[in-house]
Amino acid sequence: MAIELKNLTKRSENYSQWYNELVVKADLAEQSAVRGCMVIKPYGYAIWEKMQQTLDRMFKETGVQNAYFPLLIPKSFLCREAEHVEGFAKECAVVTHYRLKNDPNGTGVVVDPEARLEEELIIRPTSETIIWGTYKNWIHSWRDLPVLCNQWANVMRWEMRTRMFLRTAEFLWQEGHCAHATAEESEARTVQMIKLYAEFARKYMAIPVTIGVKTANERFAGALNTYTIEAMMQDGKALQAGTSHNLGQNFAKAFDVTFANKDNQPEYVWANSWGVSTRLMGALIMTHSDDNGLVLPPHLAPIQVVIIPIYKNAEQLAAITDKVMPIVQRLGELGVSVKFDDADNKRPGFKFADYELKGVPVRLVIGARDIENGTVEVMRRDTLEKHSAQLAGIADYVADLLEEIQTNIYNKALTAKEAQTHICDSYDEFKEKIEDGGFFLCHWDGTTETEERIKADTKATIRCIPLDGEDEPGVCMVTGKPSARRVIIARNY
RNA sequence: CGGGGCGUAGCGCAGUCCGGUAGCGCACCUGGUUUGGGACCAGGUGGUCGCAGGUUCGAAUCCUGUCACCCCGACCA
Repeated sequence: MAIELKNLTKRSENYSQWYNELVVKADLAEQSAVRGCMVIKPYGYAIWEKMQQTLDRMFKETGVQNAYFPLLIPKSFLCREAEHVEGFAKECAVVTHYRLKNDPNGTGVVVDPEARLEEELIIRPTSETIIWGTYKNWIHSWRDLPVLCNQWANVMRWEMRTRMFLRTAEFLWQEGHCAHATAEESEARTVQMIKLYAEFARKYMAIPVTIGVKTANERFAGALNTYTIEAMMQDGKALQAGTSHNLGQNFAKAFDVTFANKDNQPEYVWANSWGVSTRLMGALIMTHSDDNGLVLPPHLAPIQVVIIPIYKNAEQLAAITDKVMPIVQRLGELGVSVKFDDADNKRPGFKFADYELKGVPVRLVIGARDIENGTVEVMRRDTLEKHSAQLAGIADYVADLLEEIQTNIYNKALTAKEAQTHICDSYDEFKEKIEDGGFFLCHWDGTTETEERIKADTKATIRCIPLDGEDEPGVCMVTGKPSARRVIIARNY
């Protein structure tokens, strides 16, 4: 069914169609011919590249280096850690053969039954097992520690239901895998990385997030503890935007990764892993966009400023271009990416709408009138406000404006998140209000049974136990049993 | 894997009930006029109707099977 972006109101029941439509129309991605997979188009990938570059820089500042490990994981590796395989077994793509042959009964090719692999290979759903199988050879002494590696890669999880960027069968991510000599060091690294993700989300993506700990139920398969950053989308649903897992010695034991300590005694290493994925693109889209399209935070926008000339003939365009070139140059000096769109096969109105759809933060328009007056029209995407500004010094003005927009869209998202965050002590009230979405700060007795009851009753789950939450004794809203502090409960993507 | 929907031109759809050899809008091409919020006029290109069988003189349409995709669940970052 055709869905016009403008006919869909955010937070309506058509929110998911609105989202899908926006992803396609803004030229970010499209459905692939392969089930559940997605083609990321150049404009969408440019945003991902900006994220990668920023994260890479932040990782390296903490001593992490990039590395690469194989796509295919021997089945026996995946099975070594019991909980891990339990968690991922149901969604693995498996390589069973290594050759095709001509179909003896007709045209085309068939899998050669004689080319069956002795041991099947799993297309990585995550790389813990292949990496710990490798680290075993890297780590022998306390002098080899810590090992701090990150990998940018694709992974595959055969999900039953997919949604572009948020849950695709194949997705791109980074996964960090660290080995430490002590439990304390590993825990410190686990927390350090979730805080790094939170900083990235807030500062660059302009997305307010809550840092917290996952309950046992929601924990990563094979981890002792999982930290998360939880974001809130405009429809009030939660989105897990990044995770950091303290793996304890589980993987070291499963893969026999030991080191000789200073007393020459063998010890298992302490592990953690952490990752963010192209799901962040989904978070970015669903947090800021409006019915005119994408709204990109200036810090991640591939094009930060677009300049559109209005002209009737070649002489007018030449006059405008003369004025524009110094602006482009100055913006370049200020580190601002700018596009001067003087293409004459599209009319200005079309360009306005198109760059709004693509979320370009600032638009400058210059026409004959402006040349006369020494002015330029400035439009900011976050508020859609237009005003006239002096041509002189416009580049520096725009550079400042970009920072203002960055701050503004963060504050807007923060206000929206706070407005949809509720303190709730009554289960009846909760069951009623959860229908409208939002985060609920509630007391919980700490048991999996209660958590599952909430999920069965309302489809909402405990998103996390906030790290910065205050100790506040109370009683569980479901069972009345004592609780030490509030947790966040919400429906999620 | 359950429940619902859908498959017809690059995209969005009508036609299916009631069988007669395929149409509309957008896009695209050509020419002209336009250009400060998604231009207009005229002409034109493009589809063996998801696939495989069956019924029929004749199938987009009826029957059987099958495969995709979308939405709602279960699963999950």
